[in-house]
Amino acid sequence: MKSTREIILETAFELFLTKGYSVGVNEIIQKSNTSKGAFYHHFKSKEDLFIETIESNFFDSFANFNFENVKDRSYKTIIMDLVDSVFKPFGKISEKYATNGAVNFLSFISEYPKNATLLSKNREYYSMLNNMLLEILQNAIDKGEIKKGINVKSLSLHLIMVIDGAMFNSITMFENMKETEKECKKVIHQLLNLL
Amino acid sequence: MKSTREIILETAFELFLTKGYSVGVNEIIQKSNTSKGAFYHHFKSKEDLFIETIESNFFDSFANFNFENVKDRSYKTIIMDLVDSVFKPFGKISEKYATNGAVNFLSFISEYPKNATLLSKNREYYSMLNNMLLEILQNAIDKGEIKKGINVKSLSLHLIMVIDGAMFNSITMFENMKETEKECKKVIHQLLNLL
DNA sequence: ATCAACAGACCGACCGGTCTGATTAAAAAA
DNA sequence: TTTTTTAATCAGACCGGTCGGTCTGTTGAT
Repeated sequence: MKSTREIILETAFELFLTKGYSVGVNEIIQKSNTSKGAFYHHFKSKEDLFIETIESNFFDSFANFNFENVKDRSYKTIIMDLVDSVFKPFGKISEKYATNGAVNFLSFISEYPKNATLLSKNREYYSMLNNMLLEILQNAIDKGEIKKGINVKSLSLHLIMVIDGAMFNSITMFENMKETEKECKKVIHQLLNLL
Repeated sequence: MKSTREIILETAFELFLTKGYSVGVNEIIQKSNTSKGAFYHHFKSKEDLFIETIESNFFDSFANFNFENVKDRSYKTIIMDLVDSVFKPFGKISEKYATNGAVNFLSFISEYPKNATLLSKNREYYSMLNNMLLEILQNAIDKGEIKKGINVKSLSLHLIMVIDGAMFNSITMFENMKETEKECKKVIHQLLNLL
């Protein structure tokens, strides 16, 4: 059976993802079928809870990324795997809520810049992603999979921009996160075929 | 001399851009050297004011875009002009505040999905941008500037994703909006050269 | 007896918006 | 021209609601 702490954690993640940081503690505890007392027994503050959900659901998502045999596989499949793992955290709730507006990316990510911890974790995350891409791309050039004229740093940035741009526009342009992921992959696929 | 209404409008735009929708009415009137009475005399609500600043500063920015002689000019220069006009609204304040974090894109754009008017205006904006790109790209294909294998719809989406991804990451990856614009253009330039 | 694990009343700060009243400029009336 | 009326423009006290967080008390297991 799930502990109260776990229930709060999961409920909060779902609410933060759909409504942003502005969801009240009252709503969180109500949806968790618990109380203020329980909440503040398990968490120091709402901010603390938010950071914990983001860290465990997003920033730690690369911990499981299989970065072995990069040199053996085609760089295209590796990059597609990487994109997969970026979108993975959304899968947790978009299975249940693959409807329009269910995952409101902007509403919670806009909290990042306001918090020093999240901001630095976020930089770390992008730095990691960037380094992975650089290694994959450089390796592809060394193996002759990509023509030599390409600027690797710019291309890495390019891929990151496409991924983020897709998420960014998930509300306006696409129906849900799943379709967003699909369109994003289509664009990246076409890009890789140009290289 | 500027009217009180204009002063509030400009002050609010700057504050919304840097701190997001969460800036209080009190802060707005304080920085505008005016009062609650004046504020609510000129504006129905804080939300109304927000919508007005966004509409006039962002959504109307394409009104001045020179869409003539599309068929005569190189599609590359037209697209670069289009990118220019997308970044243009930020120029108003980034001249003064070209420092890190001065323009906090996420903090105010995250308000869009919560408001029906802004959401629909935003869709309209992207629809317009998309249609422009489609026309430019199709024309380029017809003239033989782009190889025929390219999926135009996907490419248009691609360009939009890159632009938005750049803005999205302005806080984490770049120093300020000016550098963001520069990096974005570099990436798009490299992309266009692949076509 | 002790302490983790709650429940829920309560508090203070904040924030959007209202209300009353003062000032002033323009329009209308004399 | 002078007086009166009207309406726009503001100042700021105040209100009602929300929200994060605290406090006190209870329960049940060890």
